[in-house]
Amino acid sequence: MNNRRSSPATAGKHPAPAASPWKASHERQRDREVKRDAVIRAAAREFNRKGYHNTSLDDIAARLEVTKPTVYYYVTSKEQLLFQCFVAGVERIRAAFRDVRRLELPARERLNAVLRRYGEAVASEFGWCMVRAEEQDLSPAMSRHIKALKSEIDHGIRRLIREGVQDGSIHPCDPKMTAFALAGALNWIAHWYREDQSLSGAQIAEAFVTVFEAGLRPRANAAQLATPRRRARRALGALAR
Amino acid sequence: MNNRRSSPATAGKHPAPAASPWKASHERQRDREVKRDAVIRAAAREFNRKGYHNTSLDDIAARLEVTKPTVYYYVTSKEQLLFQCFVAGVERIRAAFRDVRRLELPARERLNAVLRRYGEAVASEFGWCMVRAEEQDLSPAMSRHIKALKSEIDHGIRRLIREGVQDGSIHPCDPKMTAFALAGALNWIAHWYREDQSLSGAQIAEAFVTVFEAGLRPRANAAQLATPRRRARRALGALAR
DNA sequence: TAGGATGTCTACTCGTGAGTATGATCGAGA
DNA sequence: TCTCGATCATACTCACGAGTAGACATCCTA
Repeated sequence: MNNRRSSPATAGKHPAPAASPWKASHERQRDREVKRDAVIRAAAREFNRKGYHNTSLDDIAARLEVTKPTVYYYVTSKEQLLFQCFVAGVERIRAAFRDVRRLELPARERLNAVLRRYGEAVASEFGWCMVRAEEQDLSPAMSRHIKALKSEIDHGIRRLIREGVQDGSIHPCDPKMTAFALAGALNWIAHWYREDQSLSGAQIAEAFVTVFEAGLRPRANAAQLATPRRRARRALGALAR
Repeated sequence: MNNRRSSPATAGKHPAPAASPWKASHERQRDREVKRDAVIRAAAREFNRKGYHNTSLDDIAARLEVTKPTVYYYVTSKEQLLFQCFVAGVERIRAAFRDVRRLELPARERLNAVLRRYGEAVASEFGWCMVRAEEQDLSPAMSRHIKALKSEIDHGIRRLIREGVQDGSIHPCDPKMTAFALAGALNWIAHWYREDQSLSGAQIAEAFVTVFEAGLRPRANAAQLATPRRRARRALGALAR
């Protein structure tokens, strides 16, 4: 239980030869962050299992085998805990966008890469918090922050779609609605993944990308496409308001 | 405020000539159901605005300009209120399945019809409750009931997909994953529709169906499809476990 | 080895909200 | 006019959970 000294590989054997007074302080700092992370992870898992409102800080503390004030020693409020979980999840998606920017590929391939990472993030332990953190549960300031992050991701997807339509790698479509559909399908994973873990996050993401790519309509012969095509265009026309 | 007698068109002018003692009773009964409906609707709207846990029964009562005990006169608990909202939403989708069964159309067309009604239901006032009613907030019995209803819908979609693959109207795919993707995209409407009501539920549903149908990959020339096709098949192979 | 910093616990406060006991009101029938 | 049942309000109870005060322990530095 009291393994504070035993866990880091650097501790014990080599007690900092030059004995700088800062060394211990740094180590403590690092130690503190490890514990804070553990608190956030534990919170994510409990939120995932029982939902935000049905999880008390006593529950989270119990899961860590400590008491509530200890949890409060690492975070300032339950709300902040949810927020941190959200950020931890969303950060993975932002990283995916950053990584993909460097690639020299058609936009559809880049979009697929992002969607794969997106799906994995949603199926991760932070998925629930990322997807279901409700603005109503948070203070106005945090709510704004979360909305901004969500909007950033949404617009990132829309941009990739637009680029794909331009470079010809994506079938012409309404970027906004398409982004909503893609993100929605992936977000929804967080709702059912708890129940059905027969596939890994990566496998689900891959399967979804396959579905998105192909669409429902069979691709066999071109003649068959005539009628539905016209209908689709009519629908898009209605969307123009 | 006290319009109990003035609202029904049959009241006042024609005070039930034959004067059966049951008449008044019937009328009261109907009256009661109207009020009960109003309670459920008000709850749905408040849940939609602020979430289940952030809505107190005092809030709902205030919205109806009555007090909490009045609400309890029509429902037995907050939980039941949520459940009723859920059922009200889901019933529309079940109706869609029933209606579609009669149609003599390729399965893809029937699926589209269901998805359109599905989208409209999710964008309705009961959408939030239908989509976000968490099992963890409900008693085991109600939770089971809700799960059964959800599962019924899920399997209905899968069945239509399978039929479509068989009758050739749907591109071969994994029915389970495809159903998850479609339902997820539509369910997610409940999350953002509150914020962005620039389109009607029907319009959104129509736009989504268009996206689902076409998929992302351009359909222009067949040669272009060779590589991605192979990749898609590889992914489906991985799904077979 | 004293004294300060860090980390954790016990034992609270306090607001909130679900649900209820009890009684007032009001219309309908006797 | 009196009663009865349906409807609704006042004014509670009670549990739960977020957050805190203050004591205690443990380690680090001087």
